[in-house]
Amino acid sequence: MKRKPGTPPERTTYRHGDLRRALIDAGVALAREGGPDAVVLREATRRAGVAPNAAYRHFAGREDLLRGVRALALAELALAMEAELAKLKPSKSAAYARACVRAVGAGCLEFAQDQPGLYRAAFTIGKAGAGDGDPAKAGRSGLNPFQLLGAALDKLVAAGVMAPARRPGAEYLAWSAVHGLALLLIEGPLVGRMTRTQARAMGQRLLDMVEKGLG
Amino acid sequence: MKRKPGTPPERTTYRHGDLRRALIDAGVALAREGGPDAVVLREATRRAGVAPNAAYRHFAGREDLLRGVRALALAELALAMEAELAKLKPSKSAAYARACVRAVGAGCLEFAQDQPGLYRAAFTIGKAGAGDGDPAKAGRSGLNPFQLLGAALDKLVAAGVMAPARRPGAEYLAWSAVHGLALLLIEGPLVGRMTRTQARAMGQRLLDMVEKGLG
DNA sequence: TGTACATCAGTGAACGCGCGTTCACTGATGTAC
DNA sequence: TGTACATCAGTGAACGCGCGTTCACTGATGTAC
Repeated sequence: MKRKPGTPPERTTYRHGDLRRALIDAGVALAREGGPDAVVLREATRRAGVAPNAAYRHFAGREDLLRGVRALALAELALAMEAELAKLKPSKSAAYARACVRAVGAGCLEFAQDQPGLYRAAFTIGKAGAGDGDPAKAGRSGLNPFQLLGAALDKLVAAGVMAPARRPGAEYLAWSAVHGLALLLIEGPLVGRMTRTQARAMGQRLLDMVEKGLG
Repeated sequence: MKRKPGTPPERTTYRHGDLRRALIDAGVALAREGGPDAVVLREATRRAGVAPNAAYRHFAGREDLLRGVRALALAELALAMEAELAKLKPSKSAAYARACVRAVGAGCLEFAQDQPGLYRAAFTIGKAGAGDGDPAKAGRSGLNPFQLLGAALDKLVAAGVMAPARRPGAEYLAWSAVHGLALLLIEGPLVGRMTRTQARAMGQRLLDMVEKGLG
């Protein structure tokens, strides 16, 4: 890309190097520790070793920083899902299609339990969410968590497991079940009342229900 | 109960009448308006027309007030479920058992959409929740929302629709699906993107999935 | 290559805010005689 | 029935806190000549 004279060059670093990224990283750390409410501008700048108002060079305000944190959290969730998918041997079989849906769900549940604060931050109510196509939300495949689920469901249809007529909106059904269990485990009545093994078994039962109920 | 001399009588009212209840009511109003984070001690006392520290005569602190608000929110949810159940004509049939499960789920979804802030407050992470048997959480039947779901599932088993072996823990599966959709609709990617009618249709599809998946 | 200059990332200090909570108090109420 | 008294619900003032955000600034950097 040729730079026009008069147009200032895009700088990626200045004194700090990459403060924007450092602040988001600090915000992610805060979210890990205490969920979305813990993502606090002043503390993020403190951790980045910078004056509080320096954040305003890179973010419109606290809400904007939180948006950045959310995008990164979603990207991490996508990676967790992709890690589960990578364990499978691809094929055109119905079994593989089913396994993909399960992998997406299981990846989500694992992530939620490994990083409850970050998971909650990812799905907290936000007035202005990043656009759906925002690559910052995506994993290695370039798909965000919701799109990964969609792609898995598409495979279900392609393999003839799911009637095409039932496909539209099906991600919301599967998502509801998985997201609901995730929250039940990390901030609901089940918190601390199940071992990881029990939680995994419950997850499998839930995925059984989804698989049976969607087909 | 005979009162021993020297033991002061239990008073239910004093100057204010019933400040404890007034503060919880104010807290519920705050939760309706802005969810659990909006339940703030000082504002509750302000609305009750009382000095900020007066709250400490009735609550150990903010968290304690929030606990009271949560209990009332759960009781309201139970009432919403009972209202749906009351529309049905009881019988021993499998159809009635299925309808009960659906009614509990539909009642939950309606309540969540009517009172999103209160619904969120009811299920927010709380270090010290009220005991499961706390009657303050219950509806007219004396059952809390979770118990209402359990009772509906018991009917499913009694009617022979669900194998007894699958009963244990089944409330978590159904609950996950319904709770997940509720949050998707009120604070997730679906917020504001569906009319009430569309949301109801989605709810019915979700309940189809649960019914089919659980059986 | 050297110098003057414009840019703009980060500074330092301060603002107003509302919060939860603690203190010593006051005065209406119910109780005991 | 009347009076002295103890109780304890609500008062008034204050505390320290951390927050988000704004202001005028400074000084290292990259750029133009």
